[in-house]
Amino acid sequence: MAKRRKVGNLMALAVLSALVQRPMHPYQMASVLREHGKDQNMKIKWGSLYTVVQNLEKHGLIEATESTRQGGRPERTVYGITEAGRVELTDWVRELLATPEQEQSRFTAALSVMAVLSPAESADLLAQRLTALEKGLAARRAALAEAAREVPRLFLVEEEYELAVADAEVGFVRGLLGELTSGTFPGLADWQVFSETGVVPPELAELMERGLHPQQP
Amino acid sequence: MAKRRKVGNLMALAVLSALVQRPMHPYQMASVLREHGKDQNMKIKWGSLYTVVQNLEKHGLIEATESTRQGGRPERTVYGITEAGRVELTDWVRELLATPEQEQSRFTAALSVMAVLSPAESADLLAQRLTALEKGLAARRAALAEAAREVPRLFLVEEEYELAVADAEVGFVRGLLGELTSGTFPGLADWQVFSETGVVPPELAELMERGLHPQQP
DNA sequence: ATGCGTATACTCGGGGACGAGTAATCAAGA
DNA sequence: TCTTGATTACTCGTCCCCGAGTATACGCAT
Repeated sequence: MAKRRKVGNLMALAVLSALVQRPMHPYQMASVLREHGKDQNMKIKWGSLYTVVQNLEKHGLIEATESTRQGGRPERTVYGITEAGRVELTDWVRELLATPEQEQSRFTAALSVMAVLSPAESADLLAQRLTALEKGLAARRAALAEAAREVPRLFLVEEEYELAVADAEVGFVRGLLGELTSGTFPGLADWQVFSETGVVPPELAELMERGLHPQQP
Repeated sequence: MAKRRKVGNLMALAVLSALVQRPMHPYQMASVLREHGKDQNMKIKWGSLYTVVQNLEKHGLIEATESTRQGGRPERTVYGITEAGRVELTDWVRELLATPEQEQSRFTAALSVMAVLSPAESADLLAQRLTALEKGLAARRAALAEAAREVPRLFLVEEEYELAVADAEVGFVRGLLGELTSGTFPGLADWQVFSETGVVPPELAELMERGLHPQQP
């Protein structure tokens, strides 16, 4: 598992999720991501963006749909997501949601594009993650307790930290999963409708346009 | 702040901390790190190790002390840390401890080499981190609450996750700091002695040799 | 003694990440 | 109207990461 992706950079995930909404040219992607507050969690590196877009195209996950040039500006190529790209996106999110990893930024990324899956599947994957997480946590706790009998705290402090963070993740996932399965998660109905029919609820449609996460000055 | 290091890879930090104990050749460093359980937190990439060692040497943070060849084996170059290397190590740890960053693996790395600083300085730096952490957390919480009035939970879930993790970090740092300042941290006296005189307490010395963190089979 | 697996000890080359640079457009103030 | 600064929209080159490959030595079983 943890299949190697054709394009491994997490920015590729963000790009794919942006292109699901509508075709864009690279700079536009960056603006959209910035508006969605993605620049907080995942710094936008300009150099990487264009490399990533290029690689996504090379692997057929996105394709150039038109290439307009206005004025003396450099030409702008608009990219759209392909069917293969959609498959890659959902498959990737599934993996990131279900399997815990050391880098927590991968889970953050997964959560930020969870909407491309159905609520039911998300809940299912989160349950898998929770199980794996709990198992791993128990094992690490046991190993730490074992080591603590010989090794002074000073040299185990980093493992304690990781366990504390892992514990918080377990708590978060459990809470989120609870809300999803009990149906108390706000907006669950809209999400459900969207995932079945692709219809964006009206009050959301207008948000999409002007961007979530207004800039704080 | 967050000065750019000559060698930015976190493995460089691990290498420096290994060489503080005694000079080694690269493969030995990897073994030592593996024995210390560093391979759990920070995967050892073979390719990187040699690049990192090379770069450290280039920048004068370590230096080749001898180069033995036995049998038909490829020649092994033994490296020792330089004075500049020591300075870089402590300075780097200071920065990593005091300033919170998005990548939690950096703090893990910092904690794992915290022993190169004195307990008092560590406590001081942790206090700085705590302050920064709390300030940032409050700001992010406020921003989230603000955004939640317009944007559905579904698109804020990743920020909730990050806040949960950040909260756990605050708790951990506060706890650790408490133990350090109140003097209840086990082994504090030994650590104090070591940082003042460089003397390793006898029961530790023998641990050093055969490696902390026994392998679990 | 001979093969085979495993540990030791690296090397190398492709590819990706990313900062700094570039260059045109546009709005607004002096 | 001229300049200045911000915004748009990239390009380029360097540095660095890292997986896969290589090659020898050693122990152990047959």
